[in-house]
Amino acid sequence: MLVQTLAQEISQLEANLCSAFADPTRILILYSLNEHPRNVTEITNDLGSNQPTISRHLKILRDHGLVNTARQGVTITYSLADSRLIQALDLLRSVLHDTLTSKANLIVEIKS
Amino acid sequence: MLVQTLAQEISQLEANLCSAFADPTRILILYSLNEHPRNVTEITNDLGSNQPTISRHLKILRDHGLVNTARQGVTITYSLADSRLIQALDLLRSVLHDTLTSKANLIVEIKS
DNA sequence: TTCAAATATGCGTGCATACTCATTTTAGTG
DNA sequence: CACTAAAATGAGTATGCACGCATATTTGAA
Repeated sequence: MLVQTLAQEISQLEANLCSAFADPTRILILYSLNEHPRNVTEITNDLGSNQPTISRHLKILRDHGLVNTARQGVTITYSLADSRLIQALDLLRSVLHDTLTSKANLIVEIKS
Repeated sequence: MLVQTLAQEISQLEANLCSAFADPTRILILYSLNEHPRNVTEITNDLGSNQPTISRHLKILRDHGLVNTARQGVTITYSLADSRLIQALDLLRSVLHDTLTSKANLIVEIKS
């Protein structure tokens, strides 16, 4: 049926978007850009990684429309495309926090 | 430095969590469970997939703590562990919507 | 046009994951 | 215990992704 196929396509797009988040370096980049826009060299130094790696991750974020670019001469400044991305990441982070907390409490209960 | 390492560990956990979302079948499962809890057979029929595939995806969701299980005799009912997961997915879906809309408008502009 | 800095990309390798098919485990029932 | 339905897992295969290294492209300036 059409609706079924539509739902599948939407979830496919959504999964694609999520796969852009499925890398710790890219998450750090997004949080870094949430503070303020940065160029590639600044991001590289900020994360302590090497330039080609950062450039590739930026390309992935760009292809997914998660970041915007602005060229100034020879440097390219990247910025966060949408603050809701950080909202979503913060939501997941809070879920993560609660999960870890409850696990920690379980350990305490088992020991007592 | 310690803070740097801590941020990296958190983003690693967050990326792990996001990789659980990076599959269209798992997203469909989560939205399906958001309606109401279901057992494996029901999910399989609902998504029109085959049982081993669904079972594997459920294991991944389980390992990430995104779903809870309750055994009733021979069937196991799965339920959504935290509604914030759907909140986060809905946020991403709205970002996706806006991205596609602006792309569509670009096409209109180019044609005129 | 030659050089230098900033950014992007080609290539090879290793690792993780998803799928299909068959089989196994688990739990309830006669 | 034998049988059946539900759910999970093992094996093999294919695909995609991330990284490191080297190199290419782009832009501005001398």
